[in-house]
Amino acid sequence: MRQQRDGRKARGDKRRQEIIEATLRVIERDGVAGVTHRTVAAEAGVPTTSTTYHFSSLNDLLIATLISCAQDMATEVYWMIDRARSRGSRGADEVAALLAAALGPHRGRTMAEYELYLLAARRPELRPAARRWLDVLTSMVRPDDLVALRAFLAGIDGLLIQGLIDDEPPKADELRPVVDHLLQPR
Amino acid sequence: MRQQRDGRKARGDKRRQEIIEATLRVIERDGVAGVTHRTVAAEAGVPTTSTTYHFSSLNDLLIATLISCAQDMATEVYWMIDRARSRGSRGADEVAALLAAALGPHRGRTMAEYELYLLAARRPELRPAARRWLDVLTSMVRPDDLVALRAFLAGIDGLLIQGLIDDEPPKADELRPVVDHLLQPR
DNA sequence: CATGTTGTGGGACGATCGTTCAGGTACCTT
DNA sequence: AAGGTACCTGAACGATCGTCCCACAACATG
Repeated sequence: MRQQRDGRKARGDKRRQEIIEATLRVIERDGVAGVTHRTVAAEAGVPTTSTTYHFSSLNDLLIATLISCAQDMATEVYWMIDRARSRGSRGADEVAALLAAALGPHRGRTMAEYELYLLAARRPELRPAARRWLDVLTSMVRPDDLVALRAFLAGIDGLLIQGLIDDEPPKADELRPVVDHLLQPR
Repeated sequence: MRQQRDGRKARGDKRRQEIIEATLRVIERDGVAGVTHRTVAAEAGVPTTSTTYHFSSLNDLLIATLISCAQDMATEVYWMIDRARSRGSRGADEVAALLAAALGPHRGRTMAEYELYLLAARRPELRPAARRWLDVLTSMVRPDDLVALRAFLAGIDGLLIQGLIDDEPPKADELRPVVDHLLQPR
């Protein structure tokens, strides 16, 4: 009978997920360079060999982390666009607030996302996962809006990356004019 | 007398520069993660200890490489903007062509630049160097154009980063409409 | 020529790395 | 109860890492 999951597999999957989450925390803290079997295991509170058992190599661990991360990112940006639309001409406020949050409280997470993003540039097998959130958004708009959306999303990426090397995170007020400029139709 | 440079220092500076250039080649090929004293030394054709002598730590080597890299980048983008301006409404063609080149023939170099860029996000001492090219461009425009320039530069960054995870580099023709959209005044 | 300075490079040290292995435990199937 | 499967983990291996040390050569300075 398969009504009940295999207890062993259930615990295995749970630990697997915990390892992935620990990996993301390590990347937020120390970057991709800080990801080793030992640091991840310590962060997750499991023995070192546990990470090698569940992920056949460090590469697989990074791939799994990127996929998990991209999934979250896609849904997050999806709802951001959705809320911004519902606010009509005040959509720029919504976007600027989210950018400010990504560069302030969630700065580590934002850095982690872009590091994984760049990792995908070097490893073709990671690219579909990294592209997913872009594809999700592309499917949201009418085809004739595509150029405007591409320009807008590119601007978002640029503002985030440039914001990461500011000495102190830019406030929503500083970002709003630029976001507004990016959103304005022509 | 100081008419003639110290022969020893002259050779030292030359080797120092060769090591920096070798470091950039290593980053282009294997990423920042591939930078070790040994790989850089092998790339430069010098003994391992030579890199530790000229750079007190691996960190210093990366800093020096970023500074050198940012310098080149600033001048390159400076002239791009200059040429684009001189072509008036056809400026988008110039920009799109440069982006296509950055994502095609110079893909490794572009990846290296953004990896160093992200490194600056984690190390405050690197940020002034990483920001330099942004500052140079900011000083090129009238203050009232600042928002438009910020949006444009952010869009450029976004297009480059997104182009890095495409399975094959986007052509200038595909980039031109988006660049044109970013350049259009409102 | 003597002395100090600067660059060169071979060798080695301890630390950390990814990964493997073998023995053990917990659970499911029959 | 027996056997198979899936998960767990301590110990260890060889490789590679950053860095240091020291002897030496090249050059400048007195």
